[in-house]
Amino acid sequence: MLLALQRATHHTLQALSVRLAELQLTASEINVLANLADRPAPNARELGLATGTPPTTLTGVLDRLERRHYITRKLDAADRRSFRVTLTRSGRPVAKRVRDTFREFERTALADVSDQQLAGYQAVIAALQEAP
Amino acid sequence: MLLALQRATHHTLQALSVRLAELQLTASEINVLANLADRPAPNARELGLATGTPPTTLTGVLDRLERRHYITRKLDAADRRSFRVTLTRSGRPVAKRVRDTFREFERTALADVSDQQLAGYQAVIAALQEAP
DNA sequence: TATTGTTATACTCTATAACTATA
DNA sequence: TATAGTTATAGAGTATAACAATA
Repeated sequence: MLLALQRATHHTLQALSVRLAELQLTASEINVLANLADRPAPNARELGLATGTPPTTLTGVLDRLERRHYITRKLDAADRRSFRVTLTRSGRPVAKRVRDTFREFERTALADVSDQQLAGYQAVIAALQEAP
Repeated sequence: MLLALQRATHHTLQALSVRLAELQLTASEINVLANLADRPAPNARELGLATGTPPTTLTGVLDRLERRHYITRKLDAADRRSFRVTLTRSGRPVAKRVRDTFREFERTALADVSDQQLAGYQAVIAALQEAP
């Protein structure tokens, strides 16, 4: 049961990175971009929580995305310990492409899954996540 | 949906490694041991498929488990390119402990999940895994 | 004092490619 | 020729601990 969960996750990440191969992104970079496409200017802490990326990993991910001019770090005037991560003009279409690929994968993979099955899936995922 | 899947997987691995902290095992080592507890003497290929561990990773995992005398590699007389991975006398209780921890986690985490929900979960996991 | 984010360190995971031994 | 497993290499992920700047 748990092994199947891990295999499904691994397979999903694999399938996405194949679809996005020309973009040359790692799984973490893909996650961050998918998140940014739907969320306006989070700080690093919020982004880490949303994507499940620990701080030390996130620093490296953001460094690489910044080096490629997909994002910028903008100092937060309201709390100058932190910064807001924003997509650049050239990063925006990349993030959209990633997000659309996520959606398309979900749509086709779950074409034959009923709403009831999907609800069961979500209940189990939530239960796993809340387990101490 | 897919982000939640990844977070659940991450959280599950985390929860298991906390419960097994004294054993000082990585996630891959835990997976391999859990598998060996229920499977008699697979070869490296079978073990890699079952746990989702690629060959280059598996070599390192088996090296470490062998160094700790939890497993041995026994040349397969029927196909001398490969070997059978077997638990040693001291590895057996460790593998059992890992497997029991898996089961206990599942039992408590899913205590309030219905059979129908679980069936839905399994259908979705299978669909994700079969997606091209 | 506590929090945000970075750095340093050390180890693990992973893809790729080249390799040996065996089939 | 094909397959099982290893090695080398290089990059990425991660835990831990220490740190600077700010709250």
